[in-house]
Amino acid sequence: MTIQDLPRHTGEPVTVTGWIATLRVHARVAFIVLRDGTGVVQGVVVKSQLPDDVWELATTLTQESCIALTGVVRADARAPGGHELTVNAIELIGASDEFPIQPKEHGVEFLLDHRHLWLRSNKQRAGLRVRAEVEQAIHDFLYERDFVRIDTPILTGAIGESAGTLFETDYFGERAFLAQTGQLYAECACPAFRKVYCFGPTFRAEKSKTRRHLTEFWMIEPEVAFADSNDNMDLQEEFVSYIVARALERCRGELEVLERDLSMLESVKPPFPRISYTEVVDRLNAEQRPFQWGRDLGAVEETTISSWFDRPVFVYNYPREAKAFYMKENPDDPRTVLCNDLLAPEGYGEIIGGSQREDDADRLLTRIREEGLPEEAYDWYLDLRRYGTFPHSGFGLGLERTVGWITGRPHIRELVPFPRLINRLKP
RNA sequence: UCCCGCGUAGCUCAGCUGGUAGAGCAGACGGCUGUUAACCGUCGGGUCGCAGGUUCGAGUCCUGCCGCGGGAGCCA
Repeated sequence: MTIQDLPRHTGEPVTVTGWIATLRVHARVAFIVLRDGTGVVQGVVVKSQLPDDVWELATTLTQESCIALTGVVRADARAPGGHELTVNAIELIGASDEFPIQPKEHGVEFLLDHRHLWLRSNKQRAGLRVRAEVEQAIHDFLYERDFVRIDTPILTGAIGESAGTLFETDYFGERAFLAQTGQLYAECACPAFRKVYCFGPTFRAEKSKTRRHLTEFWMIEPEVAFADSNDNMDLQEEFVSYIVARALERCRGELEVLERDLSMLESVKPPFPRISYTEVVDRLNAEQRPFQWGRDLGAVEETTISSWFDRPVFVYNYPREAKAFYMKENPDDPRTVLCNDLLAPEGYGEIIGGSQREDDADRLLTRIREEGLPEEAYDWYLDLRRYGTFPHSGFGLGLERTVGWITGRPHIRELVPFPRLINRLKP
């Protein structure tokens, strides 16, 4: 029997197993709030109605001890959840030492040091459940649209957008790196399956200390053959809208625990505004926020841009110098490339970076050389342009940033079970 | 790497222009028939991040270092 099923068993004797969330022991009555992963229920232990040994055990219980409670289900408006259990037997499964995390405020460092125990807290459970639902929504959306999931390697040679921010490791005497993207491999699977995606952890050795950065984060990277940059943005807005709608549909309770303002999410429906980089620069300058064409947009500019709209916004076609080597040149303005970022509202920043890929072998090679990248490491990637090249586009969506935005949490480290931060590898 | 802020009890914090180290919570003990982070009483609990300096005297002022947080850059 799980706690979520208790309302259907009012008046019946049941046994539930779980962990003690909170505990209040009085002289003749004790209240045990039990959490079993599906919900919480308050057990009421009345001394006068029980054998001495049961009462004796009840008075010695501690927070987070694992127990089995047997009793009769009863509806009671005074109980959290509306139902409670009149206890007639208690089994101690695993006693708990003094639990470090009390039902009160704690500092960030302390909580992260105790992340393995912090996971049991209400808001942490709610956030991680939203994450799990978002992950499921991602798979469902793409599966329904005939995407094939491709698992890409985590151990790689030097590839990706730029070296220098890669975690290095030893691979039988050879230098290897932890993947910072699966995109190049996903591209290779396009001619095999037409629409593919990869979804896995990615690693960036950037020394970023902000609420939007992790050194290990999960990224979903769809890649679609015969899609141009506009098709790419169409897919992105449908995708993000689907994910948000799913969270609103199935995570109401969690979002309530997190005190999320749902009106900020309900407006997330296609179409999203689309504004070109050049238009952004013009508008910034018109608003007396001087900005020189050619520079990459910074965090300040991104916040300004997202304040112009009530939903996520696409900024497309950035200057070539500001973007990665594999992005396709814009035929209408060769200073720029066919790409887009998707900026989340409320300061959560870039949740997607996407582009149409350069499909011309010569131009791609030129770009690799311009960037000073090791040509020989990309031979297989260039092969894709030699053996039946084709127009294609794709993007990467940051899972933790997306879930951070949906849940409205102050830092994305809460939306991954065990965050890896610049100075945190434990637990 | 740079900028700003913070390090005091197990936890969260207060401690004023320098003058004998404090509170709440947690813990132990006692009390209390329905609590919602219960409440009331008693008790134990400290290398004030580390090192140096100024001073009769430093938790407090100065310098350096270490740790943490946020931000910039970079990105999802």
